[in-house]
Amino acid sequence: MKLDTRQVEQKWKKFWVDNEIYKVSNDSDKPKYYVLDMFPYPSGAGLHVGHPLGYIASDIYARQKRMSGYNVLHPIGFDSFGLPAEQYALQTGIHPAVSTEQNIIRYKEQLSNLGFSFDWSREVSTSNPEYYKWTQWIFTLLFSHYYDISAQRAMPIDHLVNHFESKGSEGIQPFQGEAVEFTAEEWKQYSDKEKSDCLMNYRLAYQKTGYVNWCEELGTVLANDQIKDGVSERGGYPVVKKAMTQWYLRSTAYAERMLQELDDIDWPDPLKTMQRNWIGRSTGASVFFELDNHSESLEVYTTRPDTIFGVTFMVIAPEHPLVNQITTAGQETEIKDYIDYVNSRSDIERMAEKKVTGAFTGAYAIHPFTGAKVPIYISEYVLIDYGTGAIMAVPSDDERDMSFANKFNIPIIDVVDKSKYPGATLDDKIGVIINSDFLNGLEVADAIQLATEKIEEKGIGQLQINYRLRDANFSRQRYWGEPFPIKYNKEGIPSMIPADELPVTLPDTENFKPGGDGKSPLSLIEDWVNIDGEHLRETDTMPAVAGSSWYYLRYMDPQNKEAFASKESIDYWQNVDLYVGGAEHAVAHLMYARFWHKFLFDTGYVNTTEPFKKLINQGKIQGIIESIYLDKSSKDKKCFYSADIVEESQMDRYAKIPVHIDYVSNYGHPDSHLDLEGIQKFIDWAKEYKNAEFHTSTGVFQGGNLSNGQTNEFKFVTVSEQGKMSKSKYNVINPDDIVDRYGADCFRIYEMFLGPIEQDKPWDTNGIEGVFKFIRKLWSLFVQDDDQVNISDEAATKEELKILHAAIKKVREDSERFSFNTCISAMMVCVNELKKANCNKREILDPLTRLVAPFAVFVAEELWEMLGNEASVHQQQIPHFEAKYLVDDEIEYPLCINGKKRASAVFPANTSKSDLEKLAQENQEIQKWLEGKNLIKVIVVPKRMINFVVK
RNA sequence: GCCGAAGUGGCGGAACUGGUAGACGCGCUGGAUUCAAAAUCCAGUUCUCGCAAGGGAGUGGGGGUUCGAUUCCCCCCUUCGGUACCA
Repeated sequence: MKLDTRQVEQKWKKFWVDNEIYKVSNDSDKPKYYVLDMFPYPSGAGLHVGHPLGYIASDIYARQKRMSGYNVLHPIGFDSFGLPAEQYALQTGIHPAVSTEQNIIRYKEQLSNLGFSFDWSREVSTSNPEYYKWTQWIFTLLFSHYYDISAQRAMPIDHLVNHFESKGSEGIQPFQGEAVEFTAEEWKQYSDKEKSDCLMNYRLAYQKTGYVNWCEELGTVLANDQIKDGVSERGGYPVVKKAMTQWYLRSTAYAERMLQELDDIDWPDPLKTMQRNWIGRSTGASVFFELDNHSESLEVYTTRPDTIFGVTFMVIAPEHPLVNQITTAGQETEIKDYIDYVNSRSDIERMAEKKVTGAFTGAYAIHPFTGAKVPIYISEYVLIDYGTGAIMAVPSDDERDMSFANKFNIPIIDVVDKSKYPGATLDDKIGVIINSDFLNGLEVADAIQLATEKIEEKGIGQLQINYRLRDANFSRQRYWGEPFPIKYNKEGIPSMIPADELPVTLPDTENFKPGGDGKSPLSLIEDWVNIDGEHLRETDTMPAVAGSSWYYLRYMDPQNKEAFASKESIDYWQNVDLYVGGAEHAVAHLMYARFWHKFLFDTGYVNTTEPFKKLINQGKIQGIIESIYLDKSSKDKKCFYSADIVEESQMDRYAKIPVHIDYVSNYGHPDSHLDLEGIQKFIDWAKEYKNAEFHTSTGVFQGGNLSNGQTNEFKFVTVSEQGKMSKSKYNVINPDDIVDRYGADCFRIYEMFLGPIEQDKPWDTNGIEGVFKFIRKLWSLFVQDDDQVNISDEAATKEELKILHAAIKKVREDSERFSFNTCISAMMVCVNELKKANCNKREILDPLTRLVAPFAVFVAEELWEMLGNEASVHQQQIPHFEAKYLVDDEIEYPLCINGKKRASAVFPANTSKSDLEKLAQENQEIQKWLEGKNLIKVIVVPKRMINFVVK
């Protein structure tokens, strides 16, 4: 009986479906355990070998938990709204709903080949109206709540309205910005529009002006990653910042709780650190500076109020609303030119820029303590979204301020004497204050406190806690997303579409082109936009993060029509116990989901404060990108050069053209190259290079002919680099092909065997043979040479039990720390040793089958059947480790001289420390090393090692 | 720029709490079996000096702590992820 993976997989897949092996009930006496994979986006390229890495790990863990007596929820679904489908529609005219549906079908096929224990009856996709009805519903909930600062939680907006009606704004602080004060009487006098505008300062979903990347030529708003080097990736057109009214979510309201409650969750420390830094809490002061010749004042935020006497200039963001008002006539051109320059740059470029740029507005602020006139500049290093979008510059104690002062010849006043602290840098916040009036002589920490007090005393500012976190921009000018459940009346006042009218479904269309002037394609569908002659719909749609911020809750009760999930289901499943996904989601998705979950907690819809209790990051599997050098200067005639004849110093002359890895011989190795057949394939595929020349050290190939050199010697060397596996690099490895050849179990185990789950690693199909051998060897323990199943009922020996239990111990311990690669090593060692011992005993093979079952899910079923069992192995108990089988009578000690191993010796396990020292010293090899040396001391670590320190 | 991570043989990696560096697997070399191949099995495989016995070096680079450092501390280099509209 030979192992036929295809037949085995088919047989058991059917058995699982017929018997609903992986169906999960919300009603169970068992303890619950929720294992979640990050939401896949169903891309047109299909699944490549990198995608399942996390799914395999979580599947193994879910199966082990199930075999340990838990009721395990392990669902999957699709994050099916997104930009790529819309891009594809623009290019091909195929409706995103259609292409998305096809992609999902393909993904499901590919996933089902890998033996995952998903409960498919719980599948969801975010673009399904049954699903996005609830995304919209949560949005209306956000719209109708505000963040009550004193209660530190979300409250219904009606409470606020009632308060305004009876007491006005008294005792109410908006979450951020300057409080507008009004009495109850004034509130009642407000027009509807004024009331709406006022409430916008409080709502958790609100409107304000934001900046988008606008590309005039394409007539559309671009995502950051559609922009390369300041121009559109498609077409290379200029991109500028454009101000538009957009929806925002007040995520900053939850900044403090998101920060504090990080302590309660079991996530990797680096991830928590990234979130802490992203939230970026700082304590400082906001200070108002009077302006010379203007009635307005300029608010800045500083974490170093102690250095206020060192202020020699101010810098405000180029987008700052005051810029237009304060710029003097003489400076207008300079300021305008500079703003044009800044508008063409992305935030990343702005922050990464080392070169100092800026422009003088011509206006001055008045220093609140010295009365000095301080010039006001604009510069890209000040960002409008952070703090107040304005800083007081202290060139003596801030690196960027210092470069700026140097460049623009602005004086520098030293205010912190760091001579007491040699080696202290500007970031260290230590030193003694000088040149600063009442602050002189104080240590920095004390000076910060006193300066803040003085600022408050003078009524020009106050102590303030600030967050780097910004409110989430929630508007997209796209078709393929959730429509907002919002309508506007004739005055332009937004209101919610009532819950019983949800979902607001996406209207069908064949035109996915942008609506003009930054409007979404939806704005062109007039009979949809116009509701009743009185109201117009919001035509922007929500971003992809909307649907993925709460999907884990929908899995708890995916078919519910009355609620996003029933109270009972949420009470039972609560939150996710284990979440597996990539570190690239560290801040964006994981922040949004935490924010939504806390909001749903405040509103009483969930009973936990955090969505994901434990989180594991998975690394990426990288591909090999093969490319060839094209001479950029060869205009009429395309010339390629073999990598071995291209000189390092000449690199600028060449462009790297990616080549499909299937054409490359020895791909991924230093010797990778195209032979003649490979070149022929390449030019058949990339027809524009049909007549190109291919220069090598031995000859030139052109149009099917080779000049100079032998056909069999021809080698056109390619460049191999490790990088993303992607359709555009022609290096995608499809798991289907691997499964077809080696079986799903082999694929699963090989992916885990590649290395630690959290690390990035390159894919190399070559290594898979070792795992294939392991599976066949495991099989051969049950089925011997005569192809007959042959299992013995003899009692196992002490040695065999030791082999088995060493593996059980290692697999169970290492699984708990998600070190699956070492689990597999342990199982390999176990099978190798059992094979050597010719062991085919049931007493060993039965637990061994249950041990490997979560990894080799199909083969284990077949082996379980061979053992004479009926039900699925996946419904059995995981084997227990018994320490008594692993007790050693003797221990082999390394004997070291000065920490370096020089010999080894075996001693009984119960030898005393002093006996060990004596016996080790008598060792012949050690005697040789001690000869003529001074023995200073002997270090004996029982059960570990013995070290002689000599001189 | 800022935040986070990684760097160990030809390759993927192991060494969990400071205690034998290179488990396990790929590849490679030699051998057995075979008409031959596949498959399987056996032996070897960090580099370096040496016929050998046996030395020496060695975990990205430099320094430090320690009897002992891949592991802890400081500085530097390279690569990868994120940087708010890819998901």
